[in-house]
Amino acid sequence: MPELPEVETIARGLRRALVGRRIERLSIQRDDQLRPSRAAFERLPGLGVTGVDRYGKHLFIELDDGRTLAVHLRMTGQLRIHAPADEELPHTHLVFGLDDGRQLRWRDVRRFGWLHLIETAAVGELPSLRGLGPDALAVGEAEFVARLGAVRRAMKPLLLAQDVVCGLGNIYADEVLWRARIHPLQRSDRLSRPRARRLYAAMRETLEQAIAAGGSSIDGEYVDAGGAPGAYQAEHAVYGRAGQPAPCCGRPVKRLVINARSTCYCPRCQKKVGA
DNA sequence: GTCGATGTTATCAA
DNA sequence: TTTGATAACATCGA
Repeated sequence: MPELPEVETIARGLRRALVGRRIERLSIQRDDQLRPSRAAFERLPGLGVTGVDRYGKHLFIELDDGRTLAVHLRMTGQLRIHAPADEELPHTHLVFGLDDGRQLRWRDVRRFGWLHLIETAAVGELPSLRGLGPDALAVGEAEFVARLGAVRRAMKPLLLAQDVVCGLGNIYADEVLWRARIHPLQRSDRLSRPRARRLYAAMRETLEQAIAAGGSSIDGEYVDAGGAPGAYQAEHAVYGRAGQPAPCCGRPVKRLVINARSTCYCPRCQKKVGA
């Protein structure tokens, strides 16, 4: 569920709440998502938080002993700041006690997510970071266009694969392609330079607007570090709107399944080009 | 009981 | 070699 805008929103909330704080306690209810070991986490109390960063869909909580807690939320992971009296929701697996009396809680219904404690200097060696392209909000236009032209792939799988740019998931891949008026099966190497530049602009605009709205919450799954849902789902043009009129022309949004991923687009305004 | 879900990865096929 | 298709991970809810 969480893609770049949601992870960025969480990162901002965590930065506000955690930087300068010290971890005083850690209660581990379930340890199968902890890497490299449960024992490494048991030694966290006493450490301070010096920073919070994001790369693609990865979160990094930097600690004052030269290590970083790298986190991937995958489908249903949540990091939230709580008062100790707050009711503990089901599937809460970790509770960090902070020196301001508050708590950082990790929940993950499906448990696809993970937390990896690693030397900060070695973060780049994490298996899930290797092979990742530049962050979708940090990459420049020239590099983006060059990377698109360097492969010959369908745009939707390309945007989902994280190796050309990282941070987009199923929601924003569909929304970005709609904004750029590009067909999800358009081959990347057959995009004209103007269209590739339009895609870059659409990607930036979509992600920036989604962040400004606090991300997208579908079925109440995603909430930010304070527990608040996002508002961007109300702005979705095509994602999850199969059969409903597309905002561009009023034609019904069409749904395709690509690599077992649902894909929504406007059949009239998003045409394949370049034969 | 069946199906699908916003992420990633291993494996196999083309 | 490159790209795509599929299943798998675990759980919930329609």
